[in-house]
Amino acid sequence: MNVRVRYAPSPTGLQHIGGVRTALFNYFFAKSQGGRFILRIEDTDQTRFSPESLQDIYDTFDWLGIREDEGPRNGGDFGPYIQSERLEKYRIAAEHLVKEGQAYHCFCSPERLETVRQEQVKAKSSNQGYDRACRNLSPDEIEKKHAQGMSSVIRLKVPLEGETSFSDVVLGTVVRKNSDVNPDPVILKSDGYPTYHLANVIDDHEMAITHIMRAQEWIPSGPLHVILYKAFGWTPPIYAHLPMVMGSDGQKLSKRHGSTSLVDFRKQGYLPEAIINYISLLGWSFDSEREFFSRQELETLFYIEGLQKSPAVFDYKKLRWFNGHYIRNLTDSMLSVAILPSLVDSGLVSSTPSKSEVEIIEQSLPLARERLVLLNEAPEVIGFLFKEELDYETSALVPKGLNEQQTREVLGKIANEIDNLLNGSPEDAEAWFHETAEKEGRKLGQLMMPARIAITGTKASPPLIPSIRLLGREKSVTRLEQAQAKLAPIGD
RNA sequence: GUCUCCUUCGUCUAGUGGUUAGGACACCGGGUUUUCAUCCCGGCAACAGGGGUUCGAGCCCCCUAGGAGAUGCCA
Repeated sequence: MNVRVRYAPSPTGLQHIGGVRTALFNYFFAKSQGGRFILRIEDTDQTRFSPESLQDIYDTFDWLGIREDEGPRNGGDFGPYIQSERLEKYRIAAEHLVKEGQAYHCFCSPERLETVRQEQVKAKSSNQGYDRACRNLSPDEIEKKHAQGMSSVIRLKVPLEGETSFSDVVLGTVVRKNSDVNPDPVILKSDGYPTYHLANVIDDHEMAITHIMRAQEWIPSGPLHVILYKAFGWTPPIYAHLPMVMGSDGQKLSKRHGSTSLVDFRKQGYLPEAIINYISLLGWSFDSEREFFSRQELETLFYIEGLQKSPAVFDYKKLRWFNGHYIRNLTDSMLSVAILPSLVDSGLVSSTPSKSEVEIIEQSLPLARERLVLLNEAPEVIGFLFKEELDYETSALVPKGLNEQQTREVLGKIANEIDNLLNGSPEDAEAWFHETAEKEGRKLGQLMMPARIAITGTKASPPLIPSIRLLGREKSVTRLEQAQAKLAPIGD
C-alpha cells in the first residue's frame, strides 16, 4: 500500500505538545513506510483563525526538522491544501447529500439550540444533542423558509437504527449504535463553511489518505465519519487513535500544567532533539531497553504496533533530563551557537559578539556543558566571565570556621599567588591549594569557597582554577581585591 | 445524564499462559570530586478490586470501581 497520512491542524493557536506528537507520529509512520506526509490546514472556523498560528505551524516544523511532502508551502497533486480554498467542494458535496436525502436543511436558531441544550442538561436527559426538529420538514416548508430569507445549515441525517463500526489499528474494532452517534451534526454552516466532519472526510478521501492517526478524543466522531463516507459511497481509511497526553493530574494536558506550546519550550532552551525524543515516547515505545532516538532513526524505526492504548502523563522532569543529555552530546561549535542567544538576551554578550567574547564562550564550553539542563541557564553558569560587577552578599565570602579577617587573609594569599596559579599547570595550582590548606591547618573549602565567591559570585560554579584562568589575571586580581575590600578592615 | 475509551512501580514503559515482573525518569543512599553538576554503584517502588477459564494467570472471559474523552454553526 502506498501510505499517505496527514497532519491537519487548525490555525487557531500555537502548536502544542499534543498536536506536535500527532504530527510526528504521522510523519514517522509515513517515512518508515516510504509513504507521503501531507500537511493540510483546517481553517474552517473563520472566527478563530489567526495568521500567526499558521506561521507557527511552519516554524514548528522547521525547528523540529520535519518537512511535509505535500502542503500549502510546497504544493502537491491533491491541492489546494488549505480548506478555505476548497469551499466549493464542500458546498457541492453537502448539497449532493441533501438531494440524496442523506442530509437536510435546518433553520433552528442558535438561541433555540441553546435552550434545547440547557433543558436537556437540566432534565439529565439520556439523549443530549440536537433534537432533530428540522429533520422531517416538508419541501414546501423548506422552500417557504428560504423564501423568507431564513438562514440555514445543513445537517447529516444520522441513521436512527443499526450500528456503525470502524477498525482501528490500536483499538481493534470500534462499534457504536447509530442511536448513540451525535444526532445529526451540522456539516455545512450558515456562513457556507463546512464543519470539521464534512471537510475532513471529503479531503481525506480526495487526498487519498490511507491512514488517519489522530488523538483519542476523536473516537466518538469515528462512527460519524464512517457514516459520512458511506453516504458518499466511499471507503473509509484505516484509523489509528493515539492515546491522549495528560497533565500530572490526569486531565488533558493544558497550560495549567506548565508550558505546552513549542515556542515556549524553544524559548526556554529546549533542544528539538530532546523534544522529539521525549515526545515520541509518549504513547509509543520501541522495546524494553532503548530510549534514545534521533529524528532520523525514528524515520525508519517507527512502527505502528508500538502504539499504546492508555493515556500518557507528560513528565517535565524527564524532558529536562533528555535535554541535559542532548546538550552534553552537542559539539563545541553547536553548543556555542545554541547558547549564544541566551547570552545576548541577558545582555552579557553583544549582539554581534566580539572576537574575545567568542573566544571566552568557546573556552567556557567544557565547563558549561555538563552543568546545563536548559540552554537558557548559560547566563547563570558562565555569566561571571562577562560581567563587570559581581553581585553577592559579603557574608557569602566567609566560610564556616573563619572570621572576616581570616577570610581576607586567605583572599590576599590567593591574590598574591595568582601568577603561579595562572602560569603553572592546573595540577600545580590545585596542589598549591592543598598544600596551603594543610600548612595553615585549614580545610580546602575554607580557601576555595571565598575565592569561588570572589571570582564567580556564587557558591555553585564551574571549577575554580579553570574559572580563574578563563577570567584572566587582571579581572581575577581585581575581584579578589574587591572581595577583600568588602570584608572588615584590618584591626577591626 | 448518556455514550465511548482506558487501568503494570509516583511518571514513561517492557511483558503477549510458566519471569526473582525488566528498563528509564523522579526520589533516597553511597562513590569520584575544590562547590554545583557530570559520571559510576546501590536502594525504594507496580500487575485497581472481585469472580471465573486453566495444572498454571499481569497476559483470556465477566463484573465492580476508578480515570479520561465526547456529547458545539470548535477542531
